[in-house]
Amino acid sequence: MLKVISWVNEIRGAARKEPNLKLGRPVLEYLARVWHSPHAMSELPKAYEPTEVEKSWYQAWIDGKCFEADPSSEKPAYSIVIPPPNVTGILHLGHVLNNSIQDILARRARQKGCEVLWLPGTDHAGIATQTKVEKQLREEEGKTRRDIGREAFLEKVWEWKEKHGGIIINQLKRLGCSCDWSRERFTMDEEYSKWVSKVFSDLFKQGLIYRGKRMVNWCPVSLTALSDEEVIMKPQKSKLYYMKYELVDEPGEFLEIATTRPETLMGDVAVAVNPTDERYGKYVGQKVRRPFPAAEIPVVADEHVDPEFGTGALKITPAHDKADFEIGVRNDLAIIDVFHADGTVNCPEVKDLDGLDRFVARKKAAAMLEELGLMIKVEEYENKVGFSERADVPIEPRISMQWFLRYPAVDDATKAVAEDEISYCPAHWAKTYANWMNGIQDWCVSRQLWWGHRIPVWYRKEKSEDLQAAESLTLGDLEAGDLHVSTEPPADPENWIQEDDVLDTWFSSWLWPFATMQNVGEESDLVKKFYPTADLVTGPDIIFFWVARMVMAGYHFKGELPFKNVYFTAIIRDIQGRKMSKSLGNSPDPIDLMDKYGADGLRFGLMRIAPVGSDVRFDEVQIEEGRNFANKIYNACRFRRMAGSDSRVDFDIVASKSLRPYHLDILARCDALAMKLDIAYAEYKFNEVGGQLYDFLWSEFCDKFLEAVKGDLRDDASEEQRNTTLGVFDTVMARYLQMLHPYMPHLTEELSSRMGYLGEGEFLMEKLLPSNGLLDGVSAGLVSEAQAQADAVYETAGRLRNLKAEYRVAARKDVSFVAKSGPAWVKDESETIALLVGAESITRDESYLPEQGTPGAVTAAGEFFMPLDGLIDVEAEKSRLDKEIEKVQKEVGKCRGKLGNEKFVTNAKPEVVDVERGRLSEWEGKLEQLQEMRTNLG
RNA sequence: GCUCGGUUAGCUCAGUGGUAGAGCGCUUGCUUCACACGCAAGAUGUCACUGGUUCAAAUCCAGUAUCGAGCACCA
Repeated sequence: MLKVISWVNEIRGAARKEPNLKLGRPVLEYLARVWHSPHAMSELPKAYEPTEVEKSWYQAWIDGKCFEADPSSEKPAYSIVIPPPNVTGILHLGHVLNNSIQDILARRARQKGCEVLWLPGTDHAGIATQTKVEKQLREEEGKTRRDIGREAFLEKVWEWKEKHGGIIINQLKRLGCSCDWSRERFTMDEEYSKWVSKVFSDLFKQGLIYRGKRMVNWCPVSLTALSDEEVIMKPQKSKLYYMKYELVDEPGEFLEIATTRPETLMGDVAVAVNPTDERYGKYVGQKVRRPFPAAEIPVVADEHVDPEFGTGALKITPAHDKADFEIGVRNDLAIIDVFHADGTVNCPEVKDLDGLDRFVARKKAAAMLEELGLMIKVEEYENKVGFSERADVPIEPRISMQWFLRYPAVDDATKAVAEDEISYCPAHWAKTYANWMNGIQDWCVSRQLWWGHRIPVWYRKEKSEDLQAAESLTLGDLEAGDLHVSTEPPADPENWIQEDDVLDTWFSSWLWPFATMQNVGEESDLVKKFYPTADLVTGPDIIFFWVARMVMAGYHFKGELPFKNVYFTAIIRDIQGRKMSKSLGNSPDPIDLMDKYGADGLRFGLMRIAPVGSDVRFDEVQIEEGRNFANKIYNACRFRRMAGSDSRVDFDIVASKSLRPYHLDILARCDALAMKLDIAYAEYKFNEVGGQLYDFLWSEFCDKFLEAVKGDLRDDASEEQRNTTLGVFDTVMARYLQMLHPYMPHLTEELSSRMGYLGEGEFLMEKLLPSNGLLDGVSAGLVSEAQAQADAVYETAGRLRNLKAEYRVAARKDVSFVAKSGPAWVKDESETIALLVGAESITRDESYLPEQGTPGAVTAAGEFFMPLDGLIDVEAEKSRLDKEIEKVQKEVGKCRGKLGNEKFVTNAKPEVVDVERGRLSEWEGKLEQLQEMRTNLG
C-alpha cells in the first residue's frame, strides 16, 4: 500500500506516456518494468512536484497512526501543547513558523526514541469570534445579538464554529504537523469548561477572586471590559484645549486649565492643582463655575498634578479617567458618569451634547466653550491613547462592576524563571517577564459578552438585585447562603439567577497545559506520562497574556511548572519591517505559498531565516530557495536511480576495500553533520540546523562528491567501482534523509521509500536515528588521509577551472593539463580531477619544461600547467588583450584625471569622491592583471 | 523616563578574540547524458561612530549616533 502511494508520481509520469493505461494488472506490470529499468527516474518529471506527494504521505501517516501518543509506552516522554489558534482564525506566517518549529521538535524527539505527544486544539477566542458572528448576523439578517437573545445567539456561534472552526486545523495538516489529532481539544469543550468553572470557584473560595466597582478599560464597540493587556497604546494627533473656569468668589478672575477631552466637562467635579504650586495655592478651597451643566466645583490640591504640564491646573473627571478617579477617592469627590456604554453622551441636562458620539461631542463642547468666551486657545498635540486590541477604537476608562483575580503563585512563578527552572530561549525575555511579574496588577477577568465560559456564580433570586448592585462581593455572601459558586448549577435552579458575564478567553487558556490532558476529578495516564510538558513554542507578544499566566496556574493548581523550556519565535515582518496585518495587505497566504513551493519548501525556507531572538523580514525569495532545495535533493536521487534501481543501503563500509578518498570524505562529513546538528538542536538554533543541512547536501554532496564519482557510474566503469559508489551514495543519502526529515518530512519520506531505504511497511518518521557514525570501525588515520586527498583534489579542480576561465577556454573540454610534480597518489586521481575540471586529460610528466608564459597553479596536489599551444590563438589573444588593456587604461586615465582635479575633490560630495577612488583602484587592479597575462604570452 | 534588542556586501541576514560569510541580485561563460528550481568563473565590505581592554577587537567593555520593541507617564 505504501509503496503504491510512493509510486503516485510514477503512475502520473506513465500516464503521460501511456494515456490508455488502466488500473489493475497492467499498471503493476508497468510499474515493475519502470521500477527495474535503469532509467526509471529519468522518465519522471525533471522537477519535484510536491503537492500530491505531500497529501499522500500525510494521509499515510494518519492511517498508520504515527502521530498518536501512547501513555503506556516505556519510552521517555516528550510533550508539547500547541498554542491553540483562534477557532475562527486562518493560518498566517506566524503560525507556520511557530508550528514548523514544534513539528521539528516533535519529529526529532521521535527519531531520538521518545514517546511524543503533541497536543493540538483551538481557542474559542471570545471577542474575536463573537464579533465575527455578530457582523454576519447584522449583514445577513439585519439583527443584533440582543434582538435574537442569548440562547439563539450562542446557537449561531456554535453553528459558525462547526462550519469554520476546522479551517485552521486543516491548514496545519497541510503543513505536515504531526499533532495527535485523536486528542484535539477546544477550550469550550464540556470537560475543558469544567476546569474553568472549578478553577474559578476554587479561586473565589480561596479569596483570590472578588467582585467590585472599579475603573476598567471599556471598549465602546464590543461593549465589554478589557484587561490592561488588551489595551494598546498608540500615539495620536490630537488637540490640547486651553479653557478657563471663573472663580465663584472673584467674578472676572479665571483659573486656566488644559485638557484633551472637553467632552467630559459635564463630569467635572473639581479642579486640582499641585499643593506646592505657588501660583494656585490661594485658590485651593475656593470654588469655580463649571459652565455646563452649571455648577460650582471645588479647587483641590493633589500631588499627582504636574505643575509643568499645560497650565498646571487639571480638571477632575473621576468617572472617565483613571488618575482622576484616584484623585477623586483621595479628595472624596463625587463620580458623575456622562457616557452611555457605547461612548455616546449621557447628559440630558445639556441638550446640545446629549446623545452625541464622544468624538462629535468633543468638537461641539469646544465650540460651546468658544461661544461662552471660555476657550483660550487650541494647540496641536500628540499624546498616546489606549486602543481596544480587537475593535481598534479608543477605549474609555469607565467605572463598572467587574470580577477581578488576585494572581496566585506569583512568587513561585517569578522565581522559576529567574532561577532558570523554566529556561527561556532567547534568555533575554526573562527580564521582560520579571518586570511584568514585579509590577503585577489584579486581572479583570469578567467580560460583558455571551460567547465564553459563563461565570459559575448564582445569586439567590429574592436577593439577586441587591447582590448584583452591591459595591463588593466576597466570601461572606457565600457563607450566608445567598450565593452559589460551583462547577455545578444549584439543585433548585428556579430559585437562582446566574451571573451574566463570561470570563476572559485567557482565563481558560492559562489552564491549557493540564486541562487538555486530564478531566476534572479523574486520574489521567496522559498527565502522568506527559506533564509537565517539555517545550513551549510561542511568540514573545503573548508572554503576559499567556506564558506568565500558565506558569502561575501550573504552580497554583498542579504544584509544579507547566513546561521546562520556552522558545520564543521571531516575529515575522514584511520586507519593509512592518508587522504583517490584514489591513496592510502585506501578509502572504501560506496556502498560496504551499501551492507554489510545497509545504516542505515553505517550512525549510522559513526555518533557514528564522534567527534566535530577533524579528525576521519575510521575502518570498527565501521560500523559493526552499523549493529549489527540495528539487536539488530530488534530482540527486533521480540521478542515483538512473545508475541502477536496486538499493544498496546495506553496503558494508568497513569491509569495503575499494573506497576512494571521495567516499571516505563524504561519509566523514555526514558524520560531522550529525554532530553539528546535535549541537545546534541543543541550543534551539533552527536556522543553523537548516543551514548545515543545506550546505552539506548542496556543496559537499552534490557539488563535490557526486561530481567526483560520476566516472564510477559510467558504462566503462568496473562493477566494483560502481557498486562501491552506489553503496556509499545510499548509505549517506539514507542517513541524510533521516536527518533532514524534521524539516522536510514529506520529501524525505517519499524519497526514502522510493529509493528503497525503508523496510516493509516502515515509515521514515518512525525510524530511530542511529547513534552510530557511518565510519565507526574505520581507522581515523585512514579517514583523515583520505579527506586531505579529497580536499587537495577539490582545491586543484577549482584552481584549474580558474585558469580555464582566465584564459577564456572555460567552455572547451579538450584542454590538457600537465602535472609536473606532486604526491604519488595524485596519479590515481588525475582522471577525477580532469572530470571535475572539464579537461581532456591530466598527464603526469616530471620532466616537463613549461614554455615561458605557460599558466600554472601550485596546489596541495602538486604543480600543474596548462600548455597554451593550439589551445588559444596566441596572436588573437594578444591583440584581444592589447585592446582590452587600452580600454582599461583609458578608464584609469579618466579616474585619475577626475581625482587630480582639485575643484572636483573639494567641491563634490565626499561620498562621490569615495566612489571615484574605489573605481580607480578597481580599474588599476584589472589593468595589472591584464598586463601580467599579456606579458606571459610574450 | 526605564528596560531590552538591532546597526556586517545592492537586498535579506549568518558569524567568530586570530585572513570577512551565505542566499538572492549583478557581470561573464555554459542547454555538459540529475537538476536552468541548474553548472562554472567573477566583482562587491572603513563589519554605524568614538574611546578602552588585548600581542591581536567586526567580535569583549564603556560611551555616542541611529532604528525598533516593551513597560510607565501623559491634562
